[in-house]
Amino acid sequence: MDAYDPKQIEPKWQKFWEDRGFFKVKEDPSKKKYYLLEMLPYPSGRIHMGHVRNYTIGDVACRYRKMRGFDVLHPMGWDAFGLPAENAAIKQKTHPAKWTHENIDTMRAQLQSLGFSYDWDREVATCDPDYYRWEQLVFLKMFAKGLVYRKASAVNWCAGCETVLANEQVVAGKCWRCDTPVTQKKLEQWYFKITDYTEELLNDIDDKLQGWPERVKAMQKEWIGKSEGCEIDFEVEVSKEKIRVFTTRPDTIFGVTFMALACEHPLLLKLAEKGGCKREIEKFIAKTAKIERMKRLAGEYEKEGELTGAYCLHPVTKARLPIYAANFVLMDYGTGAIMGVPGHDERDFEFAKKYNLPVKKLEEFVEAKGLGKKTVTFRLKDWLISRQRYWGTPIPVIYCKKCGIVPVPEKDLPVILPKDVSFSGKGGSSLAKHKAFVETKCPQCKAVARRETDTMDTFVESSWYFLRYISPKYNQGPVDPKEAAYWMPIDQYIGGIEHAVGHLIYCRFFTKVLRDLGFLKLDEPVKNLMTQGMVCLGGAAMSKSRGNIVDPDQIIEKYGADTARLFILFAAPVEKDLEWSDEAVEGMWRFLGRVWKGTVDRGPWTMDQQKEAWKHKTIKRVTEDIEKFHFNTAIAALMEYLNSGEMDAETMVILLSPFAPHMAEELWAILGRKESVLKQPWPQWDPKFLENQTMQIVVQVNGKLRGDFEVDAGASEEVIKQKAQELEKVRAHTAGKQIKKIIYVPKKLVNIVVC
RNA sequence: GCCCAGGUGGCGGAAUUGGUAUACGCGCAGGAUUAAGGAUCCUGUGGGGAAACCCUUGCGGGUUCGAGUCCCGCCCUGGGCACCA
Repeated sequence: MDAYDPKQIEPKWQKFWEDRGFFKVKEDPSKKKYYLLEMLPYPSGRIHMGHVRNYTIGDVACRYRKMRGFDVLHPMGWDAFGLPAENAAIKQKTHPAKWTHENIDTMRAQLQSLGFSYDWDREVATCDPDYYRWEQLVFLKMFAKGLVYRKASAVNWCAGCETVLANEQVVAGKCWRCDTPVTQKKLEQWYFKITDYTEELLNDIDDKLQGWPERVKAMQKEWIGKSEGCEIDFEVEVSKEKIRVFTTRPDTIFGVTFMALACEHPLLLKLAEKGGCKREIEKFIAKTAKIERMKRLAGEYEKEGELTGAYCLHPVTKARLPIYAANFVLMDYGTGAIMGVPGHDERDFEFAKKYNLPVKKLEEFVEAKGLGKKTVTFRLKDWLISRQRYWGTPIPVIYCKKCGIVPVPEKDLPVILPKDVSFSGKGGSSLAKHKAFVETKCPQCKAVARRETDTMDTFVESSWYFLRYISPKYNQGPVDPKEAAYWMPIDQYIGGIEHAVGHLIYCRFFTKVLRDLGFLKLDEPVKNLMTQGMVCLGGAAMSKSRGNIVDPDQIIEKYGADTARLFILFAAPVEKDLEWSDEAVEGMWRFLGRVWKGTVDRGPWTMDQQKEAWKHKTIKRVTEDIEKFHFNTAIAALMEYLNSGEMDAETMVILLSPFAPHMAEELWAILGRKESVLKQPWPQWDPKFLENQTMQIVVQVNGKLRGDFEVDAGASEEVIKQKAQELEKVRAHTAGKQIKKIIYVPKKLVNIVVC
C-alpha cells in the first residue's frame, strides 16, 4: 500500500465535499437545529495560527454534531471594513476594496485548504452594500426611536488613525489598533444609546448566560460597573447655589472636610471668580488638560488640587468647607463633584457616634432630611460610533441648514460608499473631500444640503452579522424573521477572550435593540460561549510586529492540514494559551502515519471481548471529551487506542474523522466503504462492554501503596480483604502489628490500618 | 488596592462526588534497520538509594484510614477593574 500522502488526498476530499455540497444547510425540521459560529476574521491578508485554532475547534464541533444527526448551520464571512485597508491603499497605491477582496480570496482559499466545513453559499462580506444597507436601515430605525443621538463632548482621539474611538477601543490609554496614546478632543459625534439597556445587559448576565464562561461574565459586569449610592446637595456659601456630589458612602457625611470639583465642572470658574482665585484655577485647568491627561491614562499620576477660594456649607452641621478643583475628579462619572472624607471609616464612625447617629441609619437620615437621594451610577457609557474614516458604512444622515439633521429616507438606501476617492493619508477623511458624495439635497425641503461623511465603527457590522448568515439573500430586512426564529440563538459561539467586553457586549445590545424594533423575538444571541487561548511562540503571542510567526501554509505544505489541525488541538486545552512546538507537530505527524499504517496493513480481523472493551471504552472517552471541548484528551484517548494493539479500524476512522477528516475519508474508502465517513452516525458505546470480568484491587497499608492483585469481578468483600492481607509485601508491613481496621472501596482499593 | 484563574517530571499537559499522581505527546538514553545520515520501529525514562525502602503536585499548618483534590494562613504567575468618589 501507498504511504500516507496528505498532499494527494487532502485536495481530493476537499473537492469531493465541495462537489457534493456536503456542508450546504437548509432548514430540516426532522432534525434538531444547531447554530455553530466562530468569530469572523478581519481580512488582513493571510490566515494566522489564531484563526487556525479558532476554526479548527469549530470544525470539530460541526462535524461531530452533524454525525450526531443535528441540522448544523456553520457559516463564515469577513469583517471587511476597517482602517488597515485604507492604510494599505495609501502605502501600496491600491483601493481599499481591491485590497480587501484580494485578501478575502486568499484567506478563503486558505480556510478551504484546512478542510473546514463551511456553507460558503452563506458567505457575507460586511463591506458589501447588500450587507451595510441593512445596517443603515437599523440605524434609521434606531434614530427614529431615539436610540441614536448626536452629542458634543470630550472624546477619545487617536492621532495615528485620525479618528475618534469608543471607550472599548482604548486599551491602557492607547489605541487598540496602533498603540498611539489616546488624547481627548472636544467633538460632536454620533452615539448609540447603549445605556438605555444597562440594567437589562447586567441582569441577563446572571439570568440568561448560563452557558458563558464565568470569566467573561465577570468582565462584562465590571465593564458595566454598576454602583449604588447617593447624590447629596451642598449649598455654596453666599451665592446659595447648590453643588451636587455623588457618593457610595453617604454614611460618611459627617467626616466631610472639603469638596472637590472636576476641571470640567460647569460651576468651577464661577466659584473661582467669587473666591478670587480665577487665575490660579485657569492655570490649573490648563495644566490638567494638557499634561495630566497623558499621565492619567498611563496610570502614573499625582493627586493635585487648587483652592477656588469659595466655600460651601455642610448640609447638617453647616460647617464651612473649602472648595477645590482636583485633577482626580472625573466629570463623566457621578456628578463631577465629590465630598472629601480624608479619615474615611474610623473617623467618620467616631463622628457619627459622637452625634449619636446610628451608622446604618445614616442613608435614610440623609434622604429623610431631603439632603440627597439614592441613585445608581454606571461605568458603561454610550457607544460612540462615528469614525472620521472612508472605509466604513456611511452614516445615513443629511445636514440641512434649514431642517437640521435629516435622516436619509429608507427608500433611498443604501447610501453607497463611493469608490472614486483619493487617498492622501493625512488631512482627514477621503469621503469628506468627495464633492459628489457630500453635496446633496435635503430630503425634506429640497434645498442644497450636506451629507454626513463620518462612517460607522466597524464593531457595528460585527454586532449583527450572525443574523445575516441566516438568510443572506433576504431583501425585505436584515434577516428573515421566520428563519431567525428557526436558527437563533447561536448554540455555540467560539472566539477570542479579547472580545469579552467589546464585541460581546455590543452584539448583546444589538440583539435587544433589534428585538425592540420588531426584527427578532429574542433577548440574548449566544447560548453557549467558548473562548480559546492565544497561540504563542517563545512565550509571547504570535504577531507580525514581534516576528514570531509560524505560517499555517508552511505547516500544511510540510505535513498537511490534518496534522496541523491535530497538533493545534492536542497541544493545550482549548481555553488556555498554546505554545507552538515544531517537535510536537512531528509527533502528530507520526501518530497519523501509524494510524494510516495500522489501518491499511491490517490483517484478518475478528472482534473479541478484549477488543470490544477497548472499542467501547474509547468511544465513551472521545464522545464525552468532545462534548466538553476537551479535544486534547480526546486525541490522547485515540492514541491509547492505537497503542493498545486492539484497535478496530472502522471505529478508529469514525472517531478520528472530526479531527483529521481528510485522512478519515481516505481510510474509509480504503476499508471498502462507499459512503463518506461524514455520513456515518456517531457510534454509541454499550456499557455492557465496559464491565470487566476481573478487577484490579489496589492494596494500601496505612494509606501507603503496597501492592495490587487481580480478582474475579464477582468476588465478595471478605474474599478481597482476605487476599489483600495475604500479599507478601502487605504481610511484611503488617507483621507483628495489630490491625485496627480494614477499609474497602468497592472495586478499587483496600486500606489496612495498623497501629 | 479589589476581583478572577492558575502553580503537577527536562517541556506541553493528564488525573479533582478525596481512593494506584505523572495518562498522552515532546525531549532524552539504549537498541534494531542503514554504507552513512535522515526517516521508521522496539525498550527505558519523576528524584534519591546496591537493595529494602524513602521522598515528590508553589510554601507552612489542619481534617482524614487515605489529600494534587477539602479547610486555614502565606508566596508566586497570568488576566480583569481602578485616583469611580
